[in-house]
Amino acid sequence: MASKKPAPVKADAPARKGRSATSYDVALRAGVSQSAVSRHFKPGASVSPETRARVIKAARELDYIPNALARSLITRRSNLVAVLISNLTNLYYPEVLSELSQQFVSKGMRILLFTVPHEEDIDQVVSQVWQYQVDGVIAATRLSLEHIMEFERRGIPLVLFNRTLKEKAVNAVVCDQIEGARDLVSRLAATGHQRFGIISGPKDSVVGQERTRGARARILELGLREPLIVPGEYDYQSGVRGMRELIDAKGKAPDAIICGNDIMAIGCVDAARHEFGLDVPGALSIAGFDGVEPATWLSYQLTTLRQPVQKMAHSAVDMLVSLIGNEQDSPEKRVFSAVLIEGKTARLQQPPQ
Amino acid sequence: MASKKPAPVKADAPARKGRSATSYDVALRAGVSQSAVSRHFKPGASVSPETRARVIKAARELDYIPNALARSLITRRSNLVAVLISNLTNLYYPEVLSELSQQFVSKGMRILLFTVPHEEDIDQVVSQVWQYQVDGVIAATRLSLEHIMEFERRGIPLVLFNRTLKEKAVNAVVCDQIEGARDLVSRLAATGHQRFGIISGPKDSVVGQERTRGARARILELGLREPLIVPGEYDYQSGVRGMRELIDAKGKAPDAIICGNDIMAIGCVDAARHEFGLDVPGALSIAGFDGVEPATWLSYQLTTLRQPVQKMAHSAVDMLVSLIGNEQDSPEKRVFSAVLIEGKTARLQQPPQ
DNA sequence: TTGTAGGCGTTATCAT
DNA sequence: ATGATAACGCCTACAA
Repeated sequence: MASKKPAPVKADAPARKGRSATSYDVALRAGVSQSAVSRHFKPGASVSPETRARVIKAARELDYIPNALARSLITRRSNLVAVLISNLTNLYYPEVLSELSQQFVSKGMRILLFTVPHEEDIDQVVSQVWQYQVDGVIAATRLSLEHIMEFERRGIPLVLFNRTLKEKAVNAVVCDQIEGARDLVSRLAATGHQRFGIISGPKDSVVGQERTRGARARILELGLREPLIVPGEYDYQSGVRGMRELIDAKGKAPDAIICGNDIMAIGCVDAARHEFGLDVPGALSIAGFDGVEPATWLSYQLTTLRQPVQKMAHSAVDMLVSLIGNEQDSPEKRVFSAVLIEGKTARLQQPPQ
Repeated sequence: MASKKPAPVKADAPARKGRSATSYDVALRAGVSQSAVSRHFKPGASVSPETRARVIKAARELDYIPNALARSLITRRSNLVAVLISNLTNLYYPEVLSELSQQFVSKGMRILLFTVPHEEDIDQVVSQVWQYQVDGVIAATRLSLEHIMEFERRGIPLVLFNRTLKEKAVNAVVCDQIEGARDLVSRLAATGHQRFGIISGPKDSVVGQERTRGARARILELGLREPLIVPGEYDYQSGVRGMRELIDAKGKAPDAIICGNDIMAIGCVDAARHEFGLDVPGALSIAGFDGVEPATWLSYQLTTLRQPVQKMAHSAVDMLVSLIGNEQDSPEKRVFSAVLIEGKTARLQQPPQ
């Protein structure tokens, strides 16, 4: 029988069966010390060409790859970033995630993905985040004040994406929804729209509420009548239902409908055209927010306020990375402006006299 | 002014400044050994109610959370799963990712996300995967034989999602594209379609090629004329361009167009209707693959072959998890059938005599 | 430039 | 049931 104590490693081959080679194995094979191997993988380390060559050779022969987990343990940097995202079926988020991903790879960081299907689950999710010693967090989810405080307490840099907190200043990259919504209303009012309807986002969506609030405020400012507001859940069916409700509501039907996001706007357009036979934008103007891809499709060519997702993602990653390096100083909020895409679902040009 | 230096740590607090509490800190505070703390967090461990109480108390007071990285180092299980995904802007993938994510959380595993924007980048991406000691990999990307062999060599369980390899049996969850494509053609032929056009997926997409091949084979089998095949890239514009090319091609225009995925089909429908004023499905039938959400929108109600994404994701996760537990035995391929959604962009019913 | 040795935070083994 | 003690694979002074 083989002795119970670990057999003296054979000169060649990675010692323990099934396991992958370690830096120690490589050192053994290259005839150098383990630290020499380690150094070799560190960028600006001092190592003679000769040793380097031997290490490279041995490493290649053994298929050696450094263990990032072990490294993180000692360096206290995991190069892992948590991305919390609500609802990937939301169409807006995949774009965000995709951009974030690209940016992070270019910084040499890996994404630990946490999807939050239901708001209730957020607690559980957040508690999972700590365990993996992520260097930072980007959250595109609703986050409670307590959670944010906890991040701060644990010293984990956090950047909110398209979210802010009323109660507390916090690092965030956002798009000015109110400004956008006001512009939109102004433009619509300038071309004669008078009766506004709004299909709003869910109550717990700050972004959605801002869009609604901004639009409503401007409507009233302009002396137009109180808009009819019906609730939605950011999905296509909400747009369809919203349209029905606005039509069914007593009083004259609106001549302009502002939807909390593009998908609802698309549902709204479809319902208007296919269910009610309305001419959009002839009889009714409809606009959305986000600027997702389907909004550009020929069937819609939606009038919408496009968020500069790419810029925002870039900015968020930059912010997080610089936060990770340095001490946390005062929170910063980067605000981007939405861009009005005129599209063809709203009358925004003066009719020729 | 408040002093700049961090206040001297209280006797209680975790010792080293800025660092989070370790099991050792908890042990100290609870007056037990470090291993007792470790045991406490292990499910079926033997620990007296009294010590347990003290550990819980101390842990809570110190905000202690176990370090998953350190744990993984010794247990050789990271509970990390790599998900390789091509192109999140593809609309089909976010659905997949979303489902995978849900399933993995329920198994207590975390997702390390790797997006592969360009096929060329795959090498770099794959090499990143190893470092983090993931327990397994789900790949919804094109993967070369070498890569797959490398996974095998390193003993990392791999499940391909909607992909297979001709050269080698490999664990995979797929949807039978050929069967689906054949069915679709049969149905179309049964209602009198004779001249087929195909807008195919990109050359390097196995799924796309299968769809095209399956359709073409059945078309020829039925004695119909060789279909006109134009290439596409799975995006909306490809559908639009494809439509144009099919119209421009010499010979009579097709009366049925099969597109490599829904998004191209949508582009194709839009081009047909808005650019060429064609009646779809009256003058021209158009069908796609995948069953993504926009396909259901009122403007389209696309005829399509829906992939059972949820079932497939569920199955893939199950497969991977059981692979992780046990030794790798012979590769398994799980094949699902697509479901034909009749929709309203193709004539699939016999006109009433 | 190179090697030795200690430590990162945890789990596992083995006495007690 | 509990506590030493040895890994796990790596990085990093420090000494040579």
